[in-house]
Amino acid sequence: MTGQVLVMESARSSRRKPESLARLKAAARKLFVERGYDATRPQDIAKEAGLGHGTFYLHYPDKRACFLAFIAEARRELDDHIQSRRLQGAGLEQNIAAALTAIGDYAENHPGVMRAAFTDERMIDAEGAPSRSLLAEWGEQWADTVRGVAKTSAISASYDPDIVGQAIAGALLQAGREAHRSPLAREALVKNLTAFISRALKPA
Amino acid sequence: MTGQVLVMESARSSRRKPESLARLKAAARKLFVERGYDATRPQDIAKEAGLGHGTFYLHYPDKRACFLAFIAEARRELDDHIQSRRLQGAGLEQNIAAALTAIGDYAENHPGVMRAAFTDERMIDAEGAPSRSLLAEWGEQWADTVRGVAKTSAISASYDPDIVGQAIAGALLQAGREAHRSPLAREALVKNLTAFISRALKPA
Amino acid sequence: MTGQVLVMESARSSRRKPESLARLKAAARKLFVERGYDATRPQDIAKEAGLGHGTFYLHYPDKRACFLAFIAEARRELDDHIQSRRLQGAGLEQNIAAALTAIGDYAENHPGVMRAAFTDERMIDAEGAPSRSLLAEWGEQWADTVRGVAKTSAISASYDPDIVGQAIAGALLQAGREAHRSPLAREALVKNLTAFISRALKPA
Amino acid sequence: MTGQVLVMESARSSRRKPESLARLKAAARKLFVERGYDATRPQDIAKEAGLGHGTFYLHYPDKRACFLAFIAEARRELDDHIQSRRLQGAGLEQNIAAALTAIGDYAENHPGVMRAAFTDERMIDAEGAPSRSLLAEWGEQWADTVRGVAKTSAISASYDPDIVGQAIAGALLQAGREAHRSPLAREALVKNLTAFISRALKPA
DNA sequence: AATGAATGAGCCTTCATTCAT
DNA sequence: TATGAATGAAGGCTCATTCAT
Repeated sequence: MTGQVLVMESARSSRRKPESLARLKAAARKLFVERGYDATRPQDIAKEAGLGHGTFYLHYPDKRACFLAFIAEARRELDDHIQSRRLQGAGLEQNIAAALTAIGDYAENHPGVMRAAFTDERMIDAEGAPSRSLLAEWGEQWADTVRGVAKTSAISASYDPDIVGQAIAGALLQAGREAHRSPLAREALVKNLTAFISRALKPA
Repeated sequence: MTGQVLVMESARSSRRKPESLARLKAAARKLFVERGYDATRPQDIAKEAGLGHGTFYLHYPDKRACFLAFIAEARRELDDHIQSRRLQGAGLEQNIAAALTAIGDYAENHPGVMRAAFTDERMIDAEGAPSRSLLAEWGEQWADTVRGVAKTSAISASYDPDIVGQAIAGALLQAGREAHRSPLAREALVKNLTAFISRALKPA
Repeated sequence: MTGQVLVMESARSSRRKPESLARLKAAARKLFVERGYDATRPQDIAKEAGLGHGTFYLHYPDKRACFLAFIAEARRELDDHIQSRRLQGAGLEQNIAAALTAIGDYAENHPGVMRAAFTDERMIDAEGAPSRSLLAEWGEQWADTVRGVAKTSAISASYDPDIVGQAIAGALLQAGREAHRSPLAREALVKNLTAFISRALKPA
Repeated sequence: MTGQVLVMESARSSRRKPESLARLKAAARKLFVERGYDATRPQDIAKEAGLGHGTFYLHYPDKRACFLAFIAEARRELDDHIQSRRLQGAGLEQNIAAALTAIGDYAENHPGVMRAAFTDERMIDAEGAPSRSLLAEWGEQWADTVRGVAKTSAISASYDPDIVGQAIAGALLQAGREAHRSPLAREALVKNLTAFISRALKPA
């Protein structure tokens, strides 16, 4: 054990502060996803990062701040992932298909992170940011999309984009969640939802 | 607080177990809704119920059991509420409208309880029931409804009812949630979603 | 369940106070022996006796008093048992054999009670009786026996009866304990100890 | 108390884990001996050691483990003490005298520790070691001694060494205990028991 | 910057005892 | 006499955070 410690020592001492933060971030993400907020102690995170407990407080003022940072990053990452697949200027159907595929990909490659990213903000705020739910944000984005398409009059004029946007976001997430659980083909998911939403929006 | 205690004095001196349980239930519901699971201590619940904290353990083996009971009851209640408004034999549109109205009513009259009823089951299981998410259950019910309507051929045959059912449940919940937040007219919500879903389902 | 309660009700209501005490005694003995002092709650005793918890305090001022009564009775019983086998006027060897047999019998028929009867009195006193250890009392009794035999000059005069009495008591108990554990023949135990002690005492 | 704290201040500020453990050990020993297991709280031990109660759990997983460690150390210490006084190759009489003296010394210098070392193992096991009673172990050692001496034919061949070994151990302990209580001369104790046991063993 | 021993507020739970019925 | 719901002091233990090194 002493040997092992010594070996790491040299490697560790060469690390600068940013490296420690990166390690803490990764460790926090891993543990928050695996065990949830309450079951994860700052000590655990530091240990997982190969650092002393005290170091945690050199980088985060407290546990909550660490969790908040994790959530924010997860949301950013998920969002980036989805945005990057968005086909600019494409039709609604293609947009839906792209979003669904992106969500599915992400969930598959980052198991557990989505659940965390959607964590009830009640745990978070407590005088922090108002912290809109990620799903609500998605809803707003879809509302914008709907508004955009509406201008081309490809959409029934009687819809309220805000309501419909939230409905689309909710439909995508929940259908995606359950599709992931059951061995439903991803393809079927995309096909069904694309049809569902585009028909719903088309003018009568 | 003293006043409250005095008022209850006569009730407490009767020492009826069922009444204590009822008061604990109400207190637990109030606090779990207001503060969430972790921030609510058995002591707080007992105090809120005007009882000593030992009494809590006369009725529940531990804190988790109390929370589970609360969740189960909240779900039952919400479900009853919605079922009771369901128009048997009515068309899809009426069903959607009825469900939305019921959800809205409930959320308005029992603020915070819905959030609790949808609590992430991760906190719950721990060897208990597999505990399907309530939303997923709703999705299944909508899947059944879709299947039922499909027989009358009022629905496009190409849909997978399971997928579509979940999508509908997700759409209703999320749209309902946000409508509740913003001062959107309930009426607009019902109108929009009814149109949205029924159009989505109609055969091409 | 109601039926069962009713059936017991009539049987129970015919009981008078003394009967309740007897039932509590028996229940206390059973549980103290099986679980020890700390792991036995007054509630458990009352339940085992088929009585309500409150009834316990009609018969004992508190838990400790109940335990003390149990210990006292166990000691009395054990002592009676041994005394009743004592051969009055018999020689030392016969006395030893009788005592050993009696101890062995008792331990076999009342498993666990001996351990309790020898319970460290530290748990007990706390301003109660000085409560001499039972073993020390036995030692004194053997001291008396030794003194008695000494008068007939069948014993080396150089012994201090108090010391030797305690030694005999200790030897008998410990040898008896271990003999009981291993499958050593009781007969061998009696034979060995009888020889051991009587030789030890005989004049040189 | 303030004074004590000041005195320790310098020692405490060094924050050396081993020292804290040593102080906890000493404190635990003191309190377990003085008050017994149940009346000693981890908090008390920590306070006695001049430490916060959290520190207790840095060194022991729980209260029981601390007690077990204490018992084990006390037994080891007592055993070492006695073994170190054992006269290798000496005759039986000298062995007995040495053992008695050692027990007496120890009991005098470590009041209360012997009682603890002989604590009923019922409190201990609970899935731990089978935890043979220390007295039974002593009995076995005396059985070995008896067997050894028997080879030189200085002992009656009709004895079962196991039985006789336990008897000797029991006799020594109980006689020692009571001698310690009453103001009997230690010398008398040694003289009496040495004579008692050696006569008992000599061939007829 | 990094460490990890130390801290103590605070949590969940138990149980001997009381008392209105 | 008997009951059992109610009580709250007390206990064991955890964990976010501090701070001397």
